[in-house]
Amino acid sequence: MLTTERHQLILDLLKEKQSIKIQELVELTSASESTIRRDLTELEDLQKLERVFGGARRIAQNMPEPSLSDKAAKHLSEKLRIARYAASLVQTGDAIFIDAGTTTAQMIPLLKDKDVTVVTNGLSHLEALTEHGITAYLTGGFIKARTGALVGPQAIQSLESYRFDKSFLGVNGLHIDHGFTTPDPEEAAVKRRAGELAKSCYVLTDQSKYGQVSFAHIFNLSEAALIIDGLPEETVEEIERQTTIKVVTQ
Amino acid sequence: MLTTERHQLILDLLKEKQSIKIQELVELTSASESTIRRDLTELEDLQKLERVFGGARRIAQNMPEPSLSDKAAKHLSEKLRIARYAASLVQTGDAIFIDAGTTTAQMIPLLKDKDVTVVTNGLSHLEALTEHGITAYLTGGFIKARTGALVGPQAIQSLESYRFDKSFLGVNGLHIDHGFTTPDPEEAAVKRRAGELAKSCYVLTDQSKYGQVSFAHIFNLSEAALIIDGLPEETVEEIERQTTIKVVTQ
DNA sequence: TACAAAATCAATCATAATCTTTCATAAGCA
DNA sequence: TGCTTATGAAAGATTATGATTGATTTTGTA
Repeated sequence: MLTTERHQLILDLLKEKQSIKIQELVELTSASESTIRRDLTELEDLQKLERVFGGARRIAQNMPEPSLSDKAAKHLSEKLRIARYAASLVQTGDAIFIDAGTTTAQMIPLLKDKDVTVVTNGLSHLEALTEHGITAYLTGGFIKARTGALVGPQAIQSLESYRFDKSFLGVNGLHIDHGFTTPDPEEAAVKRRAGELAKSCYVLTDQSKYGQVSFAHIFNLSEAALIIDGLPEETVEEIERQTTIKVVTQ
Repeated sequence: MLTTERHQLILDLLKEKQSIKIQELVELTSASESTIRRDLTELEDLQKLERVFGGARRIAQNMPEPSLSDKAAKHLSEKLRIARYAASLVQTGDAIFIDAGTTTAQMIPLLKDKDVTVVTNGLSHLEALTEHGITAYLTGGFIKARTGALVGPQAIQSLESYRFDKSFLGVNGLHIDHGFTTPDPEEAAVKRRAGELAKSCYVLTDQSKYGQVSFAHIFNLSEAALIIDGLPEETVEEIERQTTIKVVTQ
């Protein structure tokens, strides 16, 4: 049986069953347990399902969207890889700031059992945070409807109540000379302060942002560690001369 | 049976039954008592239910899905009448605080064309606020999963950034001697401060709360105007001797 | 009210099931 | 052939489960 056939079978079954056991799939496909496990892991990376102990569960598919394009899927797994590395840096008991944004959002499910305290300015993170029982505080501020981020002087004022072990920020531009940038000046201000209030500040981004310069300057490369993926090695070396960097490859 | 399947089953049952015994679940799932206990403990940690001796109980968050009962509907129209009067007090250009809660929520659509600035600590208000294009600020703070309210010192600290023309608060208890009360001390503290920071403070409640005393004291009757509905006239007169009051009848 | 019996509870332990990692083999392809 | 990818199997770690114990709470009865 072809790999893609198994994948399709699994997804079809989950359209009807809400959840399914690995053993059932082993019998249905007469593939080995290992293979089914790999299938489930891959489908989870594509956010087609959620793995649970003993099987898999249908993910909230309130989006009537068809399947993701290959490019988007690749982007997604890239974000996931970055998020996985970022989450691995978080230790039990840490107090962390998680910036609004889709890349940082991927981190949240991975923090479930770390007993962390999370502060965020991202309204869209709330559902995942409460869903996974993570202790969470929200900054105040003006609600930027488009991004669901809380910004403005009140957001920054809110931040002053906290000190973080680690801050995880998303950015739109990453440039050797111009540092980290993002389109919105108010969001940039929040990111900047969140970074300053942390012992360690990490910027999460994918390689498509390298060389880009967006409108609002956050801070320079040397003021944060960078978690990125997929850059050619000579580029990495060039950046490493100017900043602390972490690179997750493959 | 998968762990998540049991969890889902339990939650589904609680959508219809309000409470359920452990022994029932043992029979339904043919899992051991220990396992069911663990399930309930985990779901309680996620604020999905409340453990009681012998079983578990639904919490306010997961209301039963089906249409509103007649009684609840009546309750709703009562809330709506109260909200309508409250909204009629709001003038163009006002800056107001709207407390978390279902009664105050009814006000939001009625503010659409008033060009108001709203500050709220209620996460569940956000959708309506953005949908109606109302300029909104959110207080920061700890997320109380059950009510979707932001509370704690950080929430109060957030409030200090603002001054309101009017504050609209919800309460659970209303008593001649014991004033306004609500079950949660942290929410009470937020309400109190929000009231203090406004030129005028209005409390919205339905007549079922009259004579009730909840745990946490907010402030006394004389410190706010009361918007209520459906009280007998002699009761109204009795209260009017002790406080400023607005009564919306029918 | 007091007291005993029954039910329920939290904590612990051993076992079974499942998971991750690793390695070796097989299959597809230039 | 040489290279990549998919597969299955196995070892050791992790997690879920069911049974047991003694403590706690509720219930029944006087």
